[in-house]
Parts: sequence; C-alpha cells; structure tokens
Amino acid sequence: MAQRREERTAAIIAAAWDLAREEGIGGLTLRGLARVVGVRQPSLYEYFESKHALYDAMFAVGNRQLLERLDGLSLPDDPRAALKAFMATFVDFALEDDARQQLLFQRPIVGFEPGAASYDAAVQVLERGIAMITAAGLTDQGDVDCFVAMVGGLIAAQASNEPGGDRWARHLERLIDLYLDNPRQGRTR
Amino acid sequence: MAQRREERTAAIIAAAWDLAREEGIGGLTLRGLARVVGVRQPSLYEYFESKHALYDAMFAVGNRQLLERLDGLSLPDDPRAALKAFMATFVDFALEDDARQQLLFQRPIVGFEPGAASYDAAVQVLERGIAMITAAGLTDQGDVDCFVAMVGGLIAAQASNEPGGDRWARHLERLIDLYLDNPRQGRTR
DNA sequence: GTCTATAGTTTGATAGAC
DNA sequence: GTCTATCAAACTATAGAC
Repeated sequence: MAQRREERTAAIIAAAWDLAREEGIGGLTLRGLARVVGVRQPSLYEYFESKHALYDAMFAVGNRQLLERLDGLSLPDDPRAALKAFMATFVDFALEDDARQQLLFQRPIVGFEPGAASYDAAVQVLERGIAMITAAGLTDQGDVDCFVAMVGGLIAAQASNEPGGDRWARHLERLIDLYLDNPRQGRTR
Repeated sequence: MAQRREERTAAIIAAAWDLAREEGIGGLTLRGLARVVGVRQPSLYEYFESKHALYDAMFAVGNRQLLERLDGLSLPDDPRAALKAFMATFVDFALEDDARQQLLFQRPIVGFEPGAASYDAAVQVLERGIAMITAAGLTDQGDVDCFVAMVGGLIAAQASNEPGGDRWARHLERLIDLYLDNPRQGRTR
C-alpha cells in the first residue's frame, strides 16, 4: 500500500511543523523529530533522503495550505474590497505561526533552496497576489513592488516586535487604500 | 598597556565582520576567525569570554558605526527634507552589508540578546529616527509605526530580492512623501 | 520498514604547559 | 598571552542485522 506510506509521510511532516513551532525552524533536528514521531532517528531516512528533503516537504505543505486558504475565500466583486480581504487572509496566515512564516517567506536555513515542485505552490501564491493588486488598479511595476514591500514590512514588524498582537497589522486596510489611491503616475484629482 | 589590548580587540571584531560578510553571520565560527586573525582558536578566549560576547561586541560596533554616520550628516533645515536625507542614509547603511543588516536589524542568532551596553547605541538610533519622523509631522503612534514598517519592508525586499540594486530602495522618497501627506487623522484638504 | 551501532564531522569551551 | 591537546556535545548520514 503506497497510501499507507503517504499518510505516514504526511504525519511526519505535521509533527515536524509542530516541533518547529516549539523549537524554532532552525532548531529542528532529526533526533527530536524521531522522538515525537515515536521512531529512531535513522528510520526517518525511509521517508526523507536528507534533512533538506524534509525542509522541502515542509515548505511545500506550508505553501499548499496557504494556497488552499486563499482559494477558499469568497471574495467580494469590488476589486479593492477583494484585495483587502485577500491580503488580510495572507497577513493572518503569516502571523499565525512564526516558524512557518520564517520558512515560507524568509530564508532562515543556510543552503536550503526549495525544489522546483515545492516552489510551484509559492509561485502560484505570488501570482494570485499580483493579479489581485493589478485588478485593484496598480499596474505599474514600481507600485506593485511598493505594495508588496509594505505588506511584508507590516508582517515583519508585527511578528518580531509584538507577536500575537495587531499594533501593526491593524493598519493594513488603511495602507491598502493609501497605496491604491496614490499610484506613481496618478493625479490626486 | 591596556590600549594595546583594546586595539587588538577592535582588530578581531573587524576581522569577524569581514568573515561574516563572506560566510554569513550564522556561519561565523571561532576557528575560522582565529585562522584569519592568525592565532589559534583558544586564544580568542583571551578577548571574548564566549561566542555570544563576540556577537555582542560586533552588534555594538555596528550600531556605533550607524550612529556615527547619522550624526555626521549635515541635514537641511526643512524637516521633510531632513527626514528624507536621514532615512536615505539609514537605508544605504542597511543595504551596504547584508551580514550587518541581519545582526543589527533582525535576530538571526538563536539565543543571542545584546547586552544593555551594546543595546544602548541601537536605542539611540531608534530615538533619533523617531525624532526626525515626529519633527516632519507624524506624531501619531500608528503613523510612526507604519512609517517604520514601510522603511523596514523596503530594506528587506531590496536585500533579499535584489541585493546591490535599487528596484525597491529608489521609491523611498516618494513613499516618505506619501506617508507624511496622509496621517491617520489628516484631511487631504 | 525499523532497529542497533557507529562513522564522520563540526563546534564551543577548558586545562595546563610555556 | 599564546600555545597544544583535548573534552564534551551535538548533528547528519550510513551499514547491516532482523
């Protein structure tokens, strides 16, 4: 049964995420993971050929979760309202889990580059985001860049200075309006 | 001569920064540092009682460099122009050296918290920045938070997506105008 | 597929001679 | 103050029995 093996693999990845949440993404070790899974450390090599392969699988699962959540949204017709709902979901997702935010949106593991298959989900997320921004009226590359940087800055400030709070995140909607209302070439009136 | 010792300590810290620039801040090892300094690894313990103490000294030196550069600016009288010049210098400093940016503005070393003395310079930098923002007209805490997050977001996006370029950094002045012209409670006219 | 055993490496830190 | 020698610990990864 190949299905049995896939379920087991998924359970190990889930346990790895649990552990990363406690120990930090960089503090994840195969010994620790084996302990919570209930096997000996070498047995994990039956499911992942290296530690990098484990990170890669975690990266893929995390991005697929994000993609599912974004695709599950029932967005309003108004492009601006839709963008706000989309980005609020994105920010919530990022702030829910610091370890996940680090592995998905930063590069905290030296030498780790996600494989093409795992990267695919991340690319899809980015494409959806840019499509939403464009639909809301920001077509200039510089405007899109600034918008993306702003959202990333909010997330980073919130996660590192006040995890669990909303001191920064609560300004998201206002800032979205600000950016949409002031494109680079735009006139205020 | 205690002076001789201080000079040697400073030289070791400088070498550590050189090495961190090559190997990454997390890849810095005492053995590697000893090699480039020209001594054996245990000899470093004559100058730093632990690796954390070395990081702490590096953190302090980096922040003092930033403080010197900011204090050395001859700023225009106009508060808005002054803020732009101040922040441009800050962003340049952060983007000059990725390892330095990581140690100073992120927390890439697990378990490392700068000591009070080293933290002092960092606090002074932040205070100066907030004073500049306030002088330019943003007095609301939420406005200051958003401004700081925006600058951090620009730096992070630039450093991680296009090191050495200016695709994000070049929008700094325009975004400063945008934030100053649109305070939370403000009216456009 | 899981185990025991261990190789092989790297690291921070200490002891003690000089 | 610098050295040699070494400890003690952690980790990833592999070999081979069952």
